Amino acid sequence: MEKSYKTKQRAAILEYLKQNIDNHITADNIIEYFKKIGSPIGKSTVYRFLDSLVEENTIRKYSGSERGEAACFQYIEDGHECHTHFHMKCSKCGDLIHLDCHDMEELAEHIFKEHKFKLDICKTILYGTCEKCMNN
Amino acid sequence: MEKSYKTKQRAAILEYLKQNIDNHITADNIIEYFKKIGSPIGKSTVYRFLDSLVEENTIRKYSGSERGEAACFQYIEDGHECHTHFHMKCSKCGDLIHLDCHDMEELAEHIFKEHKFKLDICKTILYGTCEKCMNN
DNA sequence: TTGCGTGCAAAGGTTTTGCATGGCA
DNA sequence: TGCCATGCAAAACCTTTGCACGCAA
Repeated sequence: MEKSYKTKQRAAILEYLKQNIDNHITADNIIEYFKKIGSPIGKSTVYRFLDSLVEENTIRKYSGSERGEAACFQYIEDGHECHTHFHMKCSKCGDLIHLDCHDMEELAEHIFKEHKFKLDICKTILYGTCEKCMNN
Repeated sequence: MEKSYKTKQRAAILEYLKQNIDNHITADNIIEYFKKIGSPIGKSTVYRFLDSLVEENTIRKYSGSERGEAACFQYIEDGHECHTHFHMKCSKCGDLIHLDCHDMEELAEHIFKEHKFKLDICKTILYGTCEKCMNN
């Protein structure tokens, strides 16, 4: 474990991430938020801290699939580390949907046994169209 | 359908993509290749043409999942449009593996019926660790 | 006091865009 | 001839890095 200090910026960023546990937010969201409330935080601070948080498994990172799309981050709830469920992202509205379904675990096992590939469920995002957007 | 001209550059790029049907190549691969063989092609030409090819479903685009990773492109074989199989990418070695498995079609149907989400199999990449890398 | 954290500016990489020129039909 | 395609340079975009200064412990 490496040494690290508690600072105002780090506490604030972590708090923001916790409060947005149901959203997938970008580095820029964080930067803009703190600029708006009058206590701006430097880009590099944000990016570097997010990197550490990903490293120590406090947050999850989703790299964008579209051109130039920024990466998204999400706080990992205690005891809810999403090892057992996938995320589906709607290509149209960008919504992130949690797919809690036992079939998915079976799928991962099937792929491991039959296809010799160890799925990293956290990193994988299923793309498609959500119900709302299908009706539009 | 929009008008379009046949040009040396476009024919050459398409030919290169066809010959690399088993690889996933980047825009830069194309640019470097044509520079190497002595008939360089401008960046913008490459990017713009790749965009059109994706648009008309002649090639498939995989956007990188890692930071700053370039997008990959792949020619779509006739009658082999990968609507029925997923792609798995090894997070360690970067290999792209085609997952031809009927279970996946059932999965897509299951998700559609039970979770009201229309999977876009082409766009989805399953991340994990391949057999080779598991043994290292 | 030590050395990690911060933040600015600059650089990194991929991709896009503006614009004058080139070439297909 | 009309219009799309090309290619250069510049810009846009997200992210990383260098470095001097600030601040936690």
